[in-house]
Amino acid sequence: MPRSNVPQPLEPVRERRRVTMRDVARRAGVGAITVSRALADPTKVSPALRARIDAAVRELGYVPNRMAGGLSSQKTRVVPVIVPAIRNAVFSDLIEGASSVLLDAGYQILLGSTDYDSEREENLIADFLGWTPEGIIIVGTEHTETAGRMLSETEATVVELFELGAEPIDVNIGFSNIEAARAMTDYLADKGYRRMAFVGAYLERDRRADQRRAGSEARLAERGLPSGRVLAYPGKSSYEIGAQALHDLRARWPDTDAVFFANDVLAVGALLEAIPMGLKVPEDVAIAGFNGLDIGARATPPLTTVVSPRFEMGQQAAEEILKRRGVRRGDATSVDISYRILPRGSA
Amino acid sequence: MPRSNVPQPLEPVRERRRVTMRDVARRAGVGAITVSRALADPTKVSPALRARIDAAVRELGYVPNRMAGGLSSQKTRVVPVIVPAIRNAVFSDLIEGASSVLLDAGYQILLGSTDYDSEREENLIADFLGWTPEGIIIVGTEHTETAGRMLSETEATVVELFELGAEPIDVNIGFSNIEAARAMTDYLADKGYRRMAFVGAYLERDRRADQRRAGSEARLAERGLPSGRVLAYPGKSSYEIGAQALHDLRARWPDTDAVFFANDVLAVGALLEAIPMGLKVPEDVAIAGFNGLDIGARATPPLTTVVSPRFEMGQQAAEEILKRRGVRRGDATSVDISYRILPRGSA
DNA sequence: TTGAGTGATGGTATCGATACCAAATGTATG
DNA sequence: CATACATTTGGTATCGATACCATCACTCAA
Repeated sequence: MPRSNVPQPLEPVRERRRVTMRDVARRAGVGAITVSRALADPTKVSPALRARIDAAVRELGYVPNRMAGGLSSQKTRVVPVIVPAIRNAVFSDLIEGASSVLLDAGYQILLGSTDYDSEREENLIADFLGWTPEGIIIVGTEHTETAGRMLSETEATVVELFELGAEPIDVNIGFSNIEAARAMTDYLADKGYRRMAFVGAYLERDRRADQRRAGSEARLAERGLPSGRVLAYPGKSSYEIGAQALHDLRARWPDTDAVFFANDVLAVGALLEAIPMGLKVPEDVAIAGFNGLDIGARATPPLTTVVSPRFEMGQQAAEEILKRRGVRRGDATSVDISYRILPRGSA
Repeated sequence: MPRSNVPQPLEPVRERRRVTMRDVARRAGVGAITVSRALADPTKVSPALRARIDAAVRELGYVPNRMAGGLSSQKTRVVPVIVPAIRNAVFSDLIEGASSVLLDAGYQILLGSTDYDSEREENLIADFLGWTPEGIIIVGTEHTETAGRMLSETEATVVELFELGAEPIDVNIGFSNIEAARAMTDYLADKGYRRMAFVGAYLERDRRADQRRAGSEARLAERGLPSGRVLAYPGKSSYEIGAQALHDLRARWPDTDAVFFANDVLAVGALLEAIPMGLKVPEDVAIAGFNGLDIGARATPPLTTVVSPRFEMGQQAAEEILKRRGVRRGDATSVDISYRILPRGSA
């Protein structure tokens, strides 16, 4: 017996219905809007209803649809965090700081990494703006023209981190990498070191690292000490490059008595390499780093470094965003958050 | 002169209108739906219109509202990633792996960290489900009952990572931490070490670390070697605890000839502490770790460890999610991704 | 020439929540 | 006891996109 050849209607996409607020309302015998209120602010609903609604929510396993809520109220509780690299401990500290504040406040973090590429940054910003975020946390103060315009025009609170820019867009929390590098250079000079070198990596992309180079070089010149001993590696910072740098320095400027590394990863790489090289730190060569990563404290000798308040910057950024909820953007503000020279055995 | 006391109408929230697809359509002189198509799949629209629409988009600075799109199409392009801790290099590698695949595919990552707390995990899952994600990436295979139910019932592709569970929910990509620990124990025993200790931290929360302990202990017993030399620290793993452990071991079991640490952070902490303690590694005591972090390679001697493919697990998880777009969930699958013993100088 | 078939375009209902306003209920006051 | 007023609850329009279906123009074969 031939079966009907009429095409069976495909199950429409719209079919697969989840439990909705209306279902909860029906179950609890109340209006949908009352459910909405009960969930948003339980005190606005009588205890009896609240109990009925809570029960219905539990029985049906209701999960509110954030897309619908966000679309309707324009309050999305979304905060994108844009960093150069997630794997870099410096930035994962920052993310965890922001996360610790935001998650507890019921906000969600959208994560993006630019790979130190301002075009990628621009794309990420464009994508993220589509989520009508309430705030945006971003590392750095320099952006492409388009990116800058987007950040200026959005309603979201924009927090730029980790450096102080000349013209903050909205909120800028950070410290002067130039100043910090000058301070470390002073520290080294005051200790009596005279032939200092600077080692950095990815300086053409990593603006903060390059600012440290600039700060250090400037201070050396001001104090009449020899400057220009700069090694810049093209790739991203790694322990390996730090180790390599120590060899390269010995070959190029053998009389160098102190090395200031753009970050702790490079510095620790060098510090650990000094052992097989048979170099005594700080007697043969002093080593200083930047950031204050945990590992620096465990080396022998422990690493002298500049501590950057990464976790705290993340927290503060998040708090600023929460503080400005529903408030129109005012004048731009800069928060100078203090770094700290941490003298230890290596320099 | 008294001013009118009539309350001025507040500017309604609904007022602040952004550029919408309709605006773009009007500007380009086409229907709204055509704009939608042009943006979703440019080949579906004639070149002439595409150009007009692109121009209108650019002129108006139009940013599509992802909330509206997601609500309408049920395709949200959102993937939550849930890890125990963001700062742990192990997990930031994983996140970067997932991120590298997902961002390029136009997906967004919602980040959550559980702090090794299964109740926090449950809350995060509940929150994230509200975004009707297309996939969920989560570390671990053990969840609270409620969390397990939510993960089973969601339409999203669920990828559990970093260990192999007895009953995967959907997709499980990982390796057996027990097997890996047995393998390392065999390696050490074959090398001739006889009095081995295991050092872990946070074992009551960090299930994978505890599995390594169990695997190592079991293998020792099987081979008739002394077992039970286990130091478990309550706090989270840190270089400092690793260093402390080395002291504690010398005090408690001075004849220990090899130590297997639950992870590289502990192991490196110990390895670096051996220097000021005047201990020769591996002659006085051998040290082995787990994970294969970069820093292990730079110590003297370099750290013998088990390499876990963290970045790759993140990537694969993301790829599985992309692969299953629009497909109904099938049978659960397990992917056994291989670990690797990396013999170096420390053991 | 005509009809079928293809591709481009548009109109309208819809996703699931909240804002806004209206109504109903309870409560204090004269 | 009637009125004003606060409190609680509900109905409807709306957010901004896409799904679905209808329409239209055009090509090509019979």
